[in-house]
Amino acid sequence: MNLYQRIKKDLQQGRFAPGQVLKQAELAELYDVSRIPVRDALQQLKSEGWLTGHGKRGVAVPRFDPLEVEDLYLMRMRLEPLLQNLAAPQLNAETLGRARDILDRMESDQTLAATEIGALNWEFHACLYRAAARPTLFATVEQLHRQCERYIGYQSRSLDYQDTSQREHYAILDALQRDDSDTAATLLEQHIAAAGQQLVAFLRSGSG
Amino acid sequence: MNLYQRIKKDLQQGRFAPGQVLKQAELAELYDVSRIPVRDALQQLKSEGWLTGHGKRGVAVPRFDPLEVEDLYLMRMRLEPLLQNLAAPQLNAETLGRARDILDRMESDQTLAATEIGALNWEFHACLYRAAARPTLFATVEQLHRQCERYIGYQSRSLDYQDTSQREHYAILDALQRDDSDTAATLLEQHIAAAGQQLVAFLRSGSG
DNA sequence: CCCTATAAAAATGTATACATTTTTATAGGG
DNA sequence: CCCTATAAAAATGTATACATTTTTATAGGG
Repeated sequence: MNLYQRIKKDLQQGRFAPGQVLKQAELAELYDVSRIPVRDALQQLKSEGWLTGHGKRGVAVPRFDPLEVEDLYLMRMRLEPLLQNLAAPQLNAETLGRARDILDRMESDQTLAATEIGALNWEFHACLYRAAARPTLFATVEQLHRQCERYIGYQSRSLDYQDTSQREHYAILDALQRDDSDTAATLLEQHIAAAGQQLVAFLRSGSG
Repeated sequence: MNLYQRIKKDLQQGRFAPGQVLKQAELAELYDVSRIPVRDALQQLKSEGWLTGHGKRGVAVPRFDPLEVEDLYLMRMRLEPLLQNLAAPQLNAETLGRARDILDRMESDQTLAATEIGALNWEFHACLYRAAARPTLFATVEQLHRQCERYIGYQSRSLDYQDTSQREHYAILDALQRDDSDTAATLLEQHIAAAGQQLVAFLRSGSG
């Protein structure tokens, strides 16, 4: 595991308090490396929203921001159905099979941690999106997803939501399998909207 | 001008051939700095599409890619009208005035270089978008714009296109000024679509 | 001749030391 | 007491030197 991944994991697990300012030297000592790799990792983490740059005043752990979540999900609502539609004509039995395998695994394995559920969730959608063979569009969608990542711990807390989400996943996949990409796109848009609303409501209700 | 800006300017001006592989040591010598700031600049340039990472094999100057342009403009068509609509209710006389000033400057000054026209063009739209006070959405739109930047040299070659583009800008601003944000959004979508088509057609016609 | 295995070379990655910039603390005037 | 000016301290930025990884060249077997 490289430094970027180690710091990100610790941010995910709440090792650093929101609002806390992190110094390069602190992190270097904490992770037992020099400041050079710390700087590289920080730049990447900033570009993914895990840290915010105070310019030349070091970096800070950002607070949870409902407006940021709203924006991220609004964008995903616009871009992901587009990408899925571009992928739809290219989907073959193998890809659809792999997507279904992922859903089945999420369904059957009750021991999955929140981050693992999040990872499989994305892998399901990404598996379909990749079939579009549109690297630029995919890269932006992936980046938006990465920016959402720091919130997903909260999302998957609600088991109730997980059930709904899974049913939506199967409905999307079924629609794609019967070549009904319009329905699949609509379902996907609603799926993203629901996830966003659930998350924003949770954050606004205090726990942010 | 910092290293990032210097390298970017040289990439814009075609100092490095598409496909060419750049070594850290080469660039360090060329710009008379050590490899440390080169590494920082490269990471940023990669994230904006000015360079592509061969993983651990150094970076390469990307070739012009019509599919990339298509994706970028498709995304902008989806996101920018959304952002402009969020901004519309917040627009006041001062902001609208500043936007009009920018257009007038583009109109009157015939000595502007291609990159300067590109910069003003963005400044016009950004000036309106900022009124929405949606930093996350704005940041993504800005990033998409930055990724388009390496193509704009080609766009503004056609003077014919510049005229059309300017008329569209005024039409959008007029619609916003009379509180007709729906029309403004539609015009903006068409404006982006036209720019994208013009650019893709140009690239496919050989000169990429 | 082609293919794999090994050695040499080149490139990237990182630690340490120093330079520069930014922030904080201190002193003095009003 | 507050405010600005200066000095000290702390932080970031960068050069050099070394470590590690990756790529290329070379040798030998089939």
